[in-house]
Amino acid sequence: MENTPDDSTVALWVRLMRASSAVLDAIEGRLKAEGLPPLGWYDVLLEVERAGDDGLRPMALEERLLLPQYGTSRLLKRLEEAGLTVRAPCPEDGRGFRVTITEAGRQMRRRMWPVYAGVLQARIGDRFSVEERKAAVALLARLG
Amino acid sequence: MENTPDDSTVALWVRLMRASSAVLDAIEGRLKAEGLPPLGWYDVLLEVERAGDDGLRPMALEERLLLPQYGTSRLLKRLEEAGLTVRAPCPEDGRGFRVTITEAGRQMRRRMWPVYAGVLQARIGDRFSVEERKAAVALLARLG
DNA sequence: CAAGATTGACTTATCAATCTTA
DNA sequence: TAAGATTGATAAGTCAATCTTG
Repeated sequence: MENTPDDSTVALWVRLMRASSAVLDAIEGRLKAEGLPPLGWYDVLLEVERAGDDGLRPMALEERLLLPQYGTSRLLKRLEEAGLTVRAPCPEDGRGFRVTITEAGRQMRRRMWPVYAGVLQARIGDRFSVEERKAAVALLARLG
Repeated sequence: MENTPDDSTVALWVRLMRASSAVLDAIEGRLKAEGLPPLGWYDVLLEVERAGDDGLRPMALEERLLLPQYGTSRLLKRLEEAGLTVRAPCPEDGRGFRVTITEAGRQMRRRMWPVYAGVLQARIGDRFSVEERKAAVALLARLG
């Protein structure tokens, strides 16, 4: 009736949560300490920058960043208020928009990356061999 | 100067985030679908129940659940308003409190557990062998 | 009517300031 | 003065309703 998971199942779940929040907290903490925006902004800036001059539909961001529709809307509003992205009406679909990055947005992403990358290197790159990282990726891929 | 992490480092980070949020979203989604409180309440109820009749100091909860002081304070306020826990003045330290669980709190934890456990079993227990789970735990332990 | 996107109302999270006691 | 805990003000997240166009 209880269908209690095995100890190793619970242990993996606990470790998964602790590991992800430890790295995430480290990243957010360093960004904040440098006076930079939260990590979520980086993800948006990267996707929009990659999309180039044509920009990206908010719907595409929802899919890639796994955000709800309203979350995307409000996140883009903040980025636009900060002058990092712009929204323009969509030529082929009057309901939608195309989001593009500004020069300030590109600069902001470039300032954020070394901080972000530094934490990843310190917390992941320096602590595992390539083989270990690949083994971990293969295991975690089966959870998502 | 860029100190860009290896591809496998970034890949592990991305997988880690996706895996943890996939399982977490599944748990929260099932709890909500059953009309139950969020997972954070379960963690508090479990710790407080384990503490027994003497209860637990809010400070102890902060350490175990890695919550900020104000987070603990507001979380406990909601649990108390829901009748699941109670705060009593602390005999040995006039500044502090002792939090204990109520019978309604015990019942709520028992109702939440099968839902929580079911997701863990389906998403983790059923997808990995014991050896794989132990290997994953060993790897993730080095990130926390 | 359905899809893309936004918004109002409400809840939860965060920071800094505060209160009480050690 | 510092530690345990709370709170006011503000930011961010969430749900449902809405608006506009396909």
